[in-house]
Amino acid sequence: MEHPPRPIARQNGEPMADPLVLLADRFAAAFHAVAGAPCDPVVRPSERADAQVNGALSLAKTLGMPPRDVATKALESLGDLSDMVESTEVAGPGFINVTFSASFLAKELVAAMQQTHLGVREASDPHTFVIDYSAPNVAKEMHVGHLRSTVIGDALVRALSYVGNHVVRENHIGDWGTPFGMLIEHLIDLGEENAAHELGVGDLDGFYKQARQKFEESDSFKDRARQRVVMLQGGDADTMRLWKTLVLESTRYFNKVYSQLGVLLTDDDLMGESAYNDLLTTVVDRLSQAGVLEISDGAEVVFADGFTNRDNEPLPLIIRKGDGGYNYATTDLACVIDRVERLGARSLLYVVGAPQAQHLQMVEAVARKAGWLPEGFIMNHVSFGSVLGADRKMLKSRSGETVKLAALLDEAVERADAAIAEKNPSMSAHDRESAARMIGIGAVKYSDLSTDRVKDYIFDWERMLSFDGNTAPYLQYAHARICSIFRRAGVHREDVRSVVPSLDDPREKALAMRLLRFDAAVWEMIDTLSPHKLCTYVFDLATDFTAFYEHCSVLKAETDELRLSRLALCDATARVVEQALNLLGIDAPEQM
RNA sequence: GCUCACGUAGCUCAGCGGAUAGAGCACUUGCCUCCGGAGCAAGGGGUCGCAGGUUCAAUUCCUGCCGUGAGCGCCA
Repeated sequence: MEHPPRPIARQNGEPMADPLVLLADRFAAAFHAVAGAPCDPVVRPSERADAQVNGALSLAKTLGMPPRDVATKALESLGDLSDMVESTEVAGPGFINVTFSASFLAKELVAAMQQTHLGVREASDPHTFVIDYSAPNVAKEMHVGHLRSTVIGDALVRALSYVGNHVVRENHIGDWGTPFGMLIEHLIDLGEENAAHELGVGDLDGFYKQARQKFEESDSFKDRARQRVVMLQGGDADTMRLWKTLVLESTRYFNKVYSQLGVLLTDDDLMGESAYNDLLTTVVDRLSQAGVLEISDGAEVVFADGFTNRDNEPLPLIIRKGDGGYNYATTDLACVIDRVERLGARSLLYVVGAPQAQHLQMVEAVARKAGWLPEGFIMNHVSFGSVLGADRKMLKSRSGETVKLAALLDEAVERADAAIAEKNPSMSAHDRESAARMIGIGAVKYSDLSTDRVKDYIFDWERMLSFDGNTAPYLQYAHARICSIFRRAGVHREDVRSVVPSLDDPREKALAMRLLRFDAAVWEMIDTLSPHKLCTYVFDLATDFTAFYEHCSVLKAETDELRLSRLALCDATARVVEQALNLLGIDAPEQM
């Protein structure tokens, strides 16, 4: 795996909604004519016009012409642009500033909004993605450490599916290994009924800690635990039954958290470590057949190029330990085989924290060395940073313990509930409860998704629940306000969808431009596997809407025609905001 | 020690090799009998960690250094 992660294959084929893409097509042809060879016209959003075309500057050197002359010649060979463009001008050292015609944008907008995907292009080469994310451990509490993986993974699943890919969710839970000896023995000590209850109500940490403590303090318990591991690995029926109890009660608890969090994961997505047990000997056999397996210090290992330990010696990936046992590298390689050969994946995404970067790189290197990853196959580490507290250290509870995810989500909903009660006292308690859930959970998810995932971010209740700034509540509010406009107008949203809006006011035009860039925003998120790109877009959209709303009366518009036109812009905005939030896994209430 | 990531306004963060580096919060000053003021407009605030290099053009790409965090053979 490379760093930074290579973008997944660019899939966005034919242009559709984004006016910048349409413009780039025209200019590509023009520059081709001027340069005599294909070249990128470098079309970008502009602060000085609707778009700027920068291709002339890079071309000037190779053509030996002043850049402004190149720009002028490109404009000359462009032909008639009047169907989409109002004006062009050569500016500065050789930029071409382009202003779109309002009628073109209005026509494009109506066309985009009549599509089910609001103008977002389908993948031109849809295929199977396997996304590995969330991955809590059985008999251990889900904590903030699982938040990012779960939330980012969920957003990527939604976006990749939206454009037409087949996406397989894989929740690689930690349900196997030596700790299960002690956990099962502790289960027996407690009595199955009691233990199941304790796990079922979510006191997983207590259970795990008690087992751990006994393991460390009692030699006889330690012996029992070790024997139990052997029985587990041997498939002893009674042991397996006890193990299944642990897994079942834990996953039942995970599902409660997932439901609270509003992510797509279900029991069908569970693919724990234990699921690959039968493949582990296959991994060893196939590595051996491929001639890459070596013995080192009594362990069976593979040396991949470019990895060294702290003494600058080659660093192996250990496939089989000296005692004959397997470890997580073996399981991860089994996953690769399973996902490529059984699931037919062409892209593997691992939504896993940054500290695992080297491990995943080694797994990929070994899989490639063994020939398990076909040409063009993409294995990508969707790395992310840590959640920090106000002290810039890993987020901890007041008592210094890891923060339980369930408790954190409860607090989010409580805080949102209080905020709504204060700001909208007329709302019924029942309505408020539903809105508080959407807002509280949305705030937590959005604060996680809205900054570059590779960086650490600081968890701050005040900021994420603020109704100002780049937050979920601000976006949700923009959506709710539009819903309110339609309630007051007494107009059905669907009834304005064939209205071609007039875009005479600059805010109307800016809003329409932004709406048409939804396509580009979704694809930027997919191409870079970065949900924050879409967050930035929705925030910009909400900002543009607010400016429009402030300066362009909707319900009090001068004419009925203008009123309908602006209602159409409102409807389009609400749909794009709602859809964008949905791709991020965030609900948009109609009232709040 | 080696490797990787990060370092942009007081704070939290955007920034796709392109023009005078942006936003939110906070701060200052205005506006408004306002469709949900959870507003709008304007202003102050930056040697983009430091130093080189590539380029017509570098916050963006490359190298080195400094700072912070993480990882570095039988845990997962």
